[in-house]
Amino acid sequence: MSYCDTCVVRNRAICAALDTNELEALNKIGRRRMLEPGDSLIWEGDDSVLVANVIDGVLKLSTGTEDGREQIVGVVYPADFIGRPFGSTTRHSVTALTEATVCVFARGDFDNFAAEHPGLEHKLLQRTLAELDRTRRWMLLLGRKNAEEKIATFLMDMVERLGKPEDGDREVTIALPFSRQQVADVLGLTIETVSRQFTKLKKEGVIDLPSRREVVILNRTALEDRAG
Amino acid sequence: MSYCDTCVVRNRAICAALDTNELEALNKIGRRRMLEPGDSLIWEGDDSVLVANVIDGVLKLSTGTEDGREQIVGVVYPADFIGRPFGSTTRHSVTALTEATVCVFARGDFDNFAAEHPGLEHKLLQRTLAELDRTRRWMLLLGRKNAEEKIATFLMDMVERLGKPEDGDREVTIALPFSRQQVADVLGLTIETVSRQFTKLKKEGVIDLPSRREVVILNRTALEDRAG
DNA sequence: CGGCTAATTGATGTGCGTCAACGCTCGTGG
DNA sequence: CCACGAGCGTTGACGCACATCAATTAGCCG
Repeated sequence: MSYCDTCVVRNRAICAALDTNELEALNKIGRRRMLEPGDSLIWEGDDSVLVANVIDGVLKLSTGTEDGREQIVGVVYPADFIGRPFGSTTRHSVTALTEATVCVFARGDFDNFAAEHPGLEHKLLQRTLAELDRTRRWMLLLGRKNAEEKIATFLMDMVERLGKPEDGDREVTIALPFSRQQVADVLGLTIETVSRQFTKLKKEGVIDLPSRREVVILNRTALEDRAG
Repeated sequence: MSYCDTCVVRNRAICAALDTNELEALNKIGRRRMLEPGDSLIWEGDDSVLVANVIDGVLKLSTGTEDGREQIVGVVYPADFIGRPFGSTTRHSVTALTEATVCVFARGDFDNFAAEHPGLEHKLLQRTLAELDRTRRWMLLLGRKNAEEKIATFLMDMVERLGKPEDGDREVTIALPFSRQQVADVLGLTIETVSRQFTKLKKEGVIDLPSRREVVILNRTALEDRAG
């Protein structure tokens, strides 16, 4: 009996490429780990010793300059893959934003396992290609969009990732996994600018802000218009 | 006798994973194509019908907003891979910056071939992971660095990619494959700001600008200091 | 030499950062 | 149960880095 049998991301994570026997073998080299918000799994510049699948929760990938400026370079959700296989060092930290559960592997073990299971590598390749596409589209936001467009695009992205499919075009409430500072670090802005843009959208009736961590999207079309 | 036998990137591109027979088969489904500066191989939003290896030259990957702002999201060099396998649409244009030669494949053909050659997929995975790392580091530049730091980082990157290894720490001349506008599109700046930063570095004796497309790095340490 | 485009340089404007004060929320302990 | 404090978020006043607009110059090809 393995953890994998009851894993909620069994069919969505890269593990979906494996049959029962292979999964048994993978299970032997992995272990579960719980993280509290703020806990880091990997530090920037570390030797790449761990890789993992996200089972539950949201985590950020981030880098910074020596003088303390930070940029969040990726956000991972359940079924996403974390870490740098086939490489010596990790170029960004991985930190939990919410309570999270991950399925970790020693990188060496995982590399060896992957080398013998092309199906797994194929899934990982697909995931990596999709992530690269997503990351590149975010570059357009960072390089060329103004604060209003950044916030609007960010909120649209949140709806896409956290909204339920049945929501259709109705109003949606999002539970943000980010503090204001973290939103700023995703968008390349300051906390004050983020705050001002939020209240501006609220005054214009596009969103509502019932609490610090909640955003209600009242008018999705208006948001799209502002996303640039 | 196949093209591949004389291919200058034979041992550096993902094809390095293949033996002679396999290469023969790959050669059958690919063909060479020459591009002039400005020629596009793939357009943003197109169905993903082509993938390719770069044999010679430099190409840009770019996206833009509806109102014409552009962001260069990647630059590819000889031996790099272009295009989106295993996916339906392409999210960015691919355009030659210099004269270029590429080895193109119909995406469907390539997908099928790759599925039967795990070694090839492994190379592609490694390349994609490295590119994702590189892209994410560029996000720090776009989101958090000021104009001076952006230009310095850009020039350091150019030295790394275009400089010869034997240069050591001596002064290096770089033949930029970019116009000023394209430099601006890489860095998320305007052409005027790029120009002013270049002349500022020149006045300070860090670089020299013998012609429009050439930059001489006179003081690499000073450049590093400015890269943030 | 003339004409065309790219690049530079200058003058002015503004969006967002910076600095500072204030307010809200929630947890803790008297 | 309320007082208090600590942290996060909001709001305001101000300044600056970079964008914008405009004019000039440099490089390049006939």
